[in-house]
Amino acid sequence: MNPGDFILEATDGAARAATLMTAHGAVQTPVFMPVGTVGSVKSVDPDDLDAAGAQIILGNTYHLYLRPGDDLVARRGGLHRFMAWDKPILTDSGGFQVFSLSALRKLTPEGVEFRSHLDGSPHFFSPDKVVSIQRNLGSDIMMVLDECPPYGADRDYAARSLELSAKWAAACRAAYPQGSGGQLMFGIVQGGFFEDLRAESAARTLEIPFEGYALGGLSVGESKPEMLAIMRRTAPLLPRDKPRYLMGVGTPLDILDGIEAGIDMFDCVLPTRNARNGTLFTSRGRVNIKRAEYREDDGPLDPDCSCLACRRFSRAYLRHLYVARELLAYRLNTIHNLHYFLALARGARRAVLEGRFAAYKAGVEAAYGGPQA
RNA sequence: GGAGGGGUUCCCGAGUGGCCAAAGGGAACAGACUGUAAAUCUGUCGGCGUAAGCCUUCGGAGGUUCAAAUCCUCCCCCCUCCA
Repeated sequence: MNPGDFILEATDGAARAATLMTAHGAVQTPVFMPVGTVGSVKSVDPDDLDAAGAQIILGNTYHLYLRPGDDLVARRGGLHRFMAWDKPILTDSGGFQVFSLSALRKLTPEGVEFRSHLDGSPHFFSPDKVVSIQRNLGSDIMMVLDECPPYGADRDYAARSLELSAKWAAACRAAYPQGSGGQLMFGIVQGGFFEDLRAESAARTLEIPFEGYALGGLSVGESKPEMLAIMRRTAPLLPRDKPRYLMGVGTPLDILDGIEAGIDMFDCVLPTRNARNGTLFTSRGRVNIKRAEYREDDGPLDPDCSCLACRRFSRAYLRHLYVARELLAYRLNTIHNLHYFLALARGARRAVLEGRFAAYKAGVEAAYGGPQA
């Protein structure tokens, strides 16, 4: 198998189970990808990630370019070697930072002019630049530069933004044509919350040959029904024989809704960030570990979980660690949440392979208070 | 024994006549977090009441005043320095 090969193993409704080949090994989908923005999944190490079952993690172009610098990483032998993670890495292009750091940037047809959030220094990201950075990082999957329009953007804005993203996507591909190396490149569909613009963006993006296609610009503040509607309408427009990636999503229920719609890959900061903020995802639903009710609770966080935190420690102890701001709290909480999200995706894969995805999804929904509106 | 400083709502700590149920911080309690500028942010935090409002509270007891955490008297306790 070669990087970019995508083998569809089973379907259950629109849900799929597949294997994507990369330069650093195979990824079995559906898959959840932990976010490791600056070359580290916050508070855990590569062994923790392995133990949690992580197959592939994210890195970020914008952040690593600013610090420590992609050239420095290249001199260290690339991001995998630098961070001692030898499994696949997907790098986001900085498109999301164009959105989340919007006060510090200016868009032009040629790219994004922005100021570093670290020191205010001016920088410019063109499609070429973003590809060159991701080549230096040596990620297995590069993302094209895109603009993620803010929620509430009007039709006009979304249409112009889509145009910009399509141009940038073509330029990114041109800077790294298919087959020019072992790195894969994914295109990104935008179009805001307008179904016809989503369709147009999909068509424009599909004109360009990518190894995978992503859905961007969701979970930016819209309601659940809005997100689901766009996702359900757009996912089927993406090629069946290529991986489909829903960027930045989501909650356990969002992920299952995505899988049901035919999405293969997900990433989200939710498990890691919420872990550091005391919200844990379990087979029985959310647990806010700082709550007083766990003060003397000797039971495991999640009796159905085999992670380090659940195996060895009580809720009372985890609460104490969190309340006392002990560093161990961040690590254990993160290990647990990643364990949960990764197991969720693995379970979904197994369910698809066995043709019982609907029942699997219903089971999780029951734990999280029923299906989403 | 003498001189000075101080006791404020769970804690620390502002407040020296009305705008004070009393700044700010902490703790506590609850909530948020979706391609990570996040180990972050928000709310509540004397009692009753939906509310207007009423009641209780600034070491204790009295007093002055239309009005006192703030002024006066006495008492209790703590700290610093001198003997």
